[in-house]
Amino acid sequence: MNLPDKYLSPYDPTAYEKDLYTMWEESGFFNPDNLPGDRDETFCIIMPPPNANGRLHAGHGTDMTLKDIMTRYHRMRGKKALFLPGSDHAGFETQGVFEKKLQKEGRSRFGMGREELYNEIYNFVMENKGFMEDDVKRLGVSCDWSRNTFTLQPDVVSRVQDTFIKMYEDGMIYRGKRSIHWNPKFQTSLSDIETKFEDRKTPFYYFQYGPFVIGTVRPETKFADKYIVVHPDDERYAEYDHMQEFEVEWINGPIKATLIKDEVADMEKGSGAMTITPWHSQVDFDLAQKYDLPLEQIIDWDGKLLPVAGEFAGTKAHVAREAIVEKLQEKGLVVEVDNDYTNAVRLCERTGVVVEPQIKDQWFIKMDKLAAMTLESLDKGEYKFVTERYEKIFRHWMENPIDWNISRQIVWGIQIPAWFKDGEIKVSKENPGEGWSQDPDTFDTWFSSGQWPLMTLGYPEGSDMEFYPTDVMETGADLVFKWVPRMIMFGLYLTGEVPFRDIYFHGMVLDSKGVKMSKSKGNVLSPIDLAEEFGTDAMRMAFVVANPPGSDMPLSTDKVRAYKKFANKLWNIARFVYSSFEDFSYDHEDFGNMNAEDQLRVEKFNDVRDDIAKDIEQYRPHLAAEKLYHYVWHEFADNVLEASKNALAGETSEDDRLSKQFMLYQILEGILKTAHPFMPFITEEIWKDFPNKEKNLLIVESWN
RNA sequence: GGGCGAUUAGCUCAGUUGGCUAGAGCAGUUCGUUUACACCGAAAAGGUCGGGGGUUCAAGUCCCUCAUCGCCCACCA
Repeated sequence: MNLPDKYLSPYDPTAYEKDLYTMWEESGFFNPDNLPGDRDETFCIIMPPPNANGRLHAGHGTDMTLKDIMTRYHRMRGKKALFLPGSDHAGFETQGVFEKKLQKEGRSRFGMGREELYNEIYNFVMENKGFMEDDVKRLGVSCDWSRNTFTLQPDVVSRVQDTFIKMYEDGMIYRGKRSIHWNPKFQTSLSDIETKFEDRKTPFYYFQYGPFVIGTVRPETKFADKYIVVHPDDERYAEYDHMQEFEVEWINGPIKATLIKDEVADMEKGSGAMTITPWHSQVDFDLAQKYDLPLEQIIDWDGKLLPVAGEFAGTKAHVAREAIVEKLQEKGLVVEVDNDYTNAVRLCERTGVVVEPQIKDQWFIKMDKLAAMTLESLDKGEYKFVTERYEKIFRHWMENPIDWNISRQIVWGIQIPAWFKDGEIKVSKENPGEGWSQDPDTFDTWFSSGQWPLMTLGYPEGSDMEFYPTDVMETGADLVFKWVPRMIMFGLYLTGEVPFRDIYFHGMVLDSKGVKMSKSKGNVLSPIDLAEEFGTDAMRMAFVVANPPGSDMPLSTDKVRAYKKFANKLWNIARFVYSSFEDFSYDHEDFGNMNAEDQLRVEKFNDVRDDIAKDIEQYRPHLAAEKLYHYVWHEFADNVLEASKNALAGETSEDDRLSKQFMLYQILEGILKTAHPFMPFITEEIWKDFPNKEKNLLIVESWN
């Protein structure tokens, strides 16, 4: 063969990558139904649906790369390999993003009809979804676009609603007044795990409340507090009886208060006495349920004080705090103020808004049985965690399940198939008749994404269910509670089988100094920019090397640059080998003959290749990639090629020269195949020129 | 308050079941453009693997302990 001209200049990724991706797409090989040969064994990974509200970030880059490596590997191993893409409507988060956009435009969702708002968000998301999919392609991901799924497409919506109906009929779902986390700014409830705590320095007040001194950080909720709680063993209050009543001078005049003795009171804390506000505190709510106490709302849904607050009514609760304290001060009821107190304030994880506990009717899923099922399955070994320490965290969480609030007061999502009429409830997809109106609430996003493996594979009756259970769930460790347990629960509940066998968590991508990437810090690396500057293959290598499962990984442009050099090294290896193949021919009578030394070189490579295969199969892609790098550069290029130069130049014997040719032929073929899952573009490009008699696209070549 | 993890070259990190003469990138030293590659090569330099103790023929790797840092969970009035 003659050396193709393209090897005369350094490898330029941008010149090849786009065409190569198009070539793969047109080949149809991303679709497992089109793969050549008999493939009995399936391999399936479901893409954790990126939120359709923005571009891909470095975390997605790692995520997609790791999954694509596995998919490409198993495809080359002769499996019916499916990497199934999709995107998530990401309900609350997307609506938040969209509302910010409205705000910038000087608009607001208030005053927009439900349908109008939904449609606007829909268009916004569809546009982003397109960008996002372009990004995924840019990363060389070999997923089957013909199976692309979106969580709000009609058939998914319908099937997700079916699950709700089934669970309702099975008694797994109830509607109940519960203390919920309310986001007053975005007007929706949140589940526990959508909130986070932040330590804030807040004055801690001690007030005189009849004969008691009570402590609080939230005076603004105390207007209607009529119950004092102390610990039954607290000797300071031994003289008082459970349910004893008192006349108390309080914020807006005298009230009648009742003492409750219950173990929830902490004797160590402050005076050991507290008053309760059941409407605006979960603990207090539980206590109120226990003693059947009345519930009274103090703060409205917008965060303003209600008429019970008297002169303070209509004021934002947190704003009124100081004025209330001042009034109490005037009345001589302030005993002490501790200005050094640190309080854990509960915030909305996504928006940072301080959540207000409120009482509201919501839909809940009973978690006890589902959690038990999930743990039992884990005990039986039906699924396992690649990084064991996550199993501990997971277990702990599953052992203490909290009922899951699945209703959200937002428009962007799957509407709950429940209907109300005069206090009656019917659950169905269709309108039950005259006078019924559908619950305006939508499902928590995780209710639908929890069913993602099922929905994408066409549960209940789709033919793709042959891919279920899938092989591995590879995702970010932050989803250990949010997503993973829910998929397992839904899988077990609906099909009796887990949705995946192995759970592989990758860590967060950090910047070069180990700091979390964030837009506000300006340290974000976009995978698309990296791919443009250094090439996708280089970026993929940088995402994988030294990135063991379960720990965070710092990423720098230097690291990506290093693998760009590696790509060029590979390019030049091909240049050298091909240029020594001038007279290479299959028909040569000595084709296939190697001397012992060269035989050994091939065997050494085969060992490395097998080692890499083992690493991929056992979820050590970081070691696999490093071994590949090391072998190609420091063994093949530095030693094997160097040792071949004399012979190839004809300075030894003709036998030796032919032996070297065949040895290089063998090893280069192996290197291209081994490297392909990691660096799909450059390997496929070099493979085009490989002097093989009969060959497929590298993407469907056999691994060994 | 409970749980988990980290501590390895100047910097950022790998090191799978104990077998290591402890590796990679970047930074830095010296030399080299003889046709695969300057997006390069060669040669060196850099580490008592956080401290202390233990198990073992053998410990960066397992156990105990201390120190520092980080993450997660929790109904901290």
